[in-house]
Amino acid sequence: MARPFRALQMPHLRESIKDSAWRQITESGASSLSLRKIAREIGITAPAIYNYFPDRDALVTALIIDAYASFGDFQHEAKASFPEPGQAAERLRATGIAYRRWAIKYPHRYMLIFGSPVPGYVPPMQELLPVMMRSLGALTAVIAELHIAGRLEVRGIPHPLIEPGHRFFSLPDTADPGTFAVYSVAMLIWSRVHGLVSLEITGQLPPFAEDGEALYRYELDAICLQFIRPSQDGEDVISSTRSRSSQ
Amino acid sequence: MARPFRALQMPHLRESIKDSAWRQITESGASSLSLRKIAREIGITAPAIYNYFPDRDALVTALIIDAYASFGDFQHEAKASFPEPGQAAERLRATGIAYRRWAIKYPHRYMLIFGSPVPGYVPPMQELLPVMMRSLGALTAVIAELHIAGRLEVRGIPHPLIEPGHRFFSLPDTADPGTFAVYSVAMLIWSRVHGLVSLEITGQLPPFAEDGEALYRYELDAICLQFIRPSQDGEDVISSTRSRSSQ
DNA sequence: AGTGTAAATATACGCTGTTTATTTGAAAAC
DNA sequence: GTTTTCAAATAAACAGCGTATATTTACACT
Repeated sequence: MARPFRALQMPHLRESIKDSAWRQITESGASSLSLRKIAREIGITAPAIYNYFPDRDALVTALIIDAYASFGDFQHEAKASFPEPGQAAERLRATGIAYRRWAIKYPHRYMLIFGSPVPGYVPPMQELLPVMMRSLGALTAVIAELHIAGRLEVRGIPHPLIEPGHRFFSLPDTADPGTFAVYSVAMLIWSRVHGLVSLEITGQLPPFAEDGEALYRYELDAICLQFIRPSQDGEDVISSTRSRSSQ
Repeated sequence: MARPFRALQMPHLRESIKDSAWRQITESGASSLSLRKIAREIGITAPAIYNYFPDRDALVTALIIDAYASFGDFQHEAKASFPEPGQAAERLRATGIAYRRWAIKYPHRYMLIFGSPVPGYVPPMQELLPVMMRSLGALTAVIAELHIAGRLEVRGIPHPLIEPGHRFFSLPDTADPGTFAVYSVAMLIWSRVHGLVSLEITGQLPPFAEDGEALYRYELDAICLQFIRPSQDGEDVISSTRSRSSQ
């Protein structure tokens, strides 16, 4: 037989392929992803996959895009959990907490996005930039809101090399040229949560530093203390479990 | 012919294998490392490699150990460049600068150590822990020296889950139980430099944040401001390009 | 000189991604 | 209601991979 009756075949074969790929990645990591194994699992032959993805890298890219969507939803939901204008600090913390929670919930998806666990795969940045920007846009938007409210500490922040018309992130419309510091702050915060989270979920934190949660909470506190100024209308920075020496 | 004359063969075949492996990794990344390609390059057959490494993972482990040695040397040299007891802050900065410099000089080695770019490879922690600890020991020792000098800001640092006899890092002998905060601070600082450096060398910093050097210098300054207290004998914290608001 | 061993080769197995040619169900056209 | 057309599947094959097995052979020791 060459082609089964359409009534008998799975109508959403493209989705089935991705589902099987995710199952493999969840079980044994992205490095062991195999087109033939996928085909075996869903009962087709390996070349049939090429009707839905031009090659293995295209499948991986599709998986990454889906993972970014899931991650981005998580981020934006966390941001939306504190919608009041005065709650920018809480929004920042919430997105930070959500960042680690998503990474721990889907460690392989996290590594698929932010690591490079697939053998010869090189991410097509042109294709991935939009979803990447949407995901990181939650964090950037929060920081931009802090900046607009005059609560972002921007002294000493290096200027990003960006021309005015060239904006990737979702950023409220302002003419303030100092706004570009927002990008740098976003990168700095992102690199900090990424550093701790990636070391934790890859098991690279030494045995005695098992309590990733405590380290992460401390790090979020430190980030807030570094970049958030107290609001001028009496609302204080969010409560912190530690204090800081005056410097 | 089955076995060439010893006079004709390369006497250091094990080293030749590793050299060829490094060449491949440097040229096309660790994911495309191939035993058969190595054998082809140095003019032997693929199974001959099994006389020197039980399998491909053992070769990768040997490469990682060598990379750790190079990285550790770099770290300890940077630390030794400010040998005076009062120069602990400079030592911290120097190790931080050296961290990024080594990573940029050998990006594939960095990813081989701190990423997971080889298909099915799972690092044998028991074997790698010593070299890993020696490398990170430079940073930890500097922080411990700061702590002993009373210049480490440890308020609010979460306690690591470690029993007293169980020490991995090279740490000066003190009975101070608060010393364990040193471990947490080391992990926090490590995760921050790792986060920024890994994003930079994998090209994941968005296009406008190309100036990784500026971001990194800012981050090092922030780290010093957060964890180093001014010395009590008049020596101030190292000069910084930015100031901080009182909080 | 003879023997044992270690290091290399030759061969083969099963796996991978991918390409080609071929078949065939289903829909469209007449 | 045929016939044509097309898309989706299969079958077969290729090159490359890590690795296991059996075999050859140069060297060292007795």
